[in-house]
Amino acid sequence: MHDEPTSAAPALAEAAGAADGAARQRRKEARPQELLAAALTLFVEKGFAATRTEEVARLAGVSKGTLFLYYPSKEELFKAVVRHNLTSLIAEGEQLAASFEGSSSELLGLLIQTWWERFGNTPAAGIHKVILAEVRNFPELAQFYADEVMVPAERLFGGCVARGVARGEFRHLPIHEVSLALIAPLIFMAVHRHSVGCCPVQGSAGMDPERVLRTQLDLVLRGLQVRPDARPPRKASVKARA
Amino acid sequence: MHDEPTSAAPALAEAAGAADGAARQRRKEARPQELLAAALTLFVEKGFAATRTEEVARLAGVSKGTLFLYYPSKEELFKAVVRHNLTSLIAEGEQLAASFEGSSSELLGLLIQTWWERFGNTPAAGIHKVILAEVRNFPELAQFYADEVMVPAERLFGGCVARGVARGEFRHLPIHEVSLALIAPLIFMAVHRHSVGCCPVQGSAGMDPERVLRTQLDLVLRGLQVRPDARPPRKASVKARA
DNA sequence: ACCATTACTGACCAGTCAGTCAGTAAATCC
DNA sequence: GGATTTACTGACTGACTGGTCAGTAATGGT
Repeated sequence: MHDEPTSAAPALAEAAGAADGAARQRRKEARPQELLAAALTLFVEKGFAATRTEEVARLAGVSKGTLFLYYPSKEELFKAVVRHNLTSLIAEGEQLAASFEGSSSELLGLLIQTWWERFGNTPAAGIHKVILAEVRNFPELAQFYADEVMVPAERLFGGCVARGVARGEFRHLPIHEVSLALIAPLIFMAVHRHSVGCCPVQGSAGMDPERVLRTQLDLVLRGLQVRPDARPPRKASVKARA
Repeated sequence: MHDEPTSAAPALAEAAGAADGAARQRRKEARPQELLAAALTLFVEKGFAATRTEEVARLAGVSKGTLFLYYPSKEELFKAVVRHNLTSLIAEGEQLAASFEGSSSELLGLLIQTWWERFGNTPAAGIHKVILAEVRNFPELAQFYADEVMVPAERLFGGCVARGVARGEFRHLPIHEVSLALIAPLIFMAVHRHSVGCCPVQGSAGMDPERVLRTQLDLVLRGLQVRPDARPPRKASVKARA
């Protein structure tokens, strides 16, 4: 509650073609996307309650009135942001898993790598932070989050683990719990990246998510495998994007 | 933003001796604690920004004015809650680790179990949620959180891992990353418990933190150990409290 | 019984913010 | 170029809230 938003450059919308502060424009098609982008940025940075609608509008290059023209309330705007960024996130992974041929260890590594590259390392990952923090103020959102994120994610990873067990690669362990043990660090890293990770603190050797995830993958795979000594599972390198 | 606080029974302070709604009372000694307890409850439930000072006061059985008599601002109240609940949390663990004699696997299991019983499974764990969500609005808090929680926790777990490596129990792996891989699920579970975990959603087979942590411990220990096949490390049972 | 002290109260204030709407001007049509 | 439509604006409002302070009453002393 002290400083100005660090990110808020003149306007996100500028890049999308809005002329600099000059004349008023009519761009019915582009507004919703731009408003969602601005809202995402600010909600992730400040949280739902602390974000001012007028600031969202300004960042999107429109007036406050316009915001309420496209979204009937701040709450609906928030839900739209969540929907837009999270829905149909998992489908991709499902597809990846369904068509994969190699070992289940490699598949798990690939899933984690892909998840991180395509989502964890993306601004949208900050939504997890906001949802975790404010879901109790939006009970409806809880169901949405469960349906669209947790359950599919668990099915995805769970299916992968089950595949490994069926193929004799992995030990028999409770699928549900293994899935969560796999997912937890992913989400933690994503959330951390948008909270403490943003505040430069001294004395703490900041964390490198990719390295942590790689280590975690190494550990867990070795823990899962029936014959862990066979060959330390190929360390799929988790690369940063830009 | 829809429903009344679910927890708010008449007043937390009642249990501490305040007579029911009746006459005004003078209890200078007890107020700060009661206010902190009320604030913890509401901050964890609603987040910092969405919690109303008057509600905190009411839950503590005093008027709004009294709150500001003991804490100069909402922000200071929040910091007091954090300090009161997190400071000197780690010391205990350090002590436990220092005096432990058994194998490092057992030590890690014991640490995780203790952490969960004494903190993760406690209302205070909800503070993590609030800090993660609002640290960017309180830069000072980031330093505090790093100093008091992350760094010591990492030193604690890191030391434990290093001990295992030194004794030849564990493989050589980057200590820092292993520590984080150990800590991440703990924090995730604690946070989840106070957000999505509170909202009864259907279709999702809610998670049992103790079982997840046990599974995670099993996996990671096996992944850490030099000779994992020797004997699946004794599954220290993580018990629920009350 | 009276006073002095002070923990406590709650009406109040100044500031803030989600949401509104009468009006403006950009596009489109003729 | 004038008329019509409508995307857009921003001053405004009503509700709310962090924080204050003059006043009240519980307590302890004499």
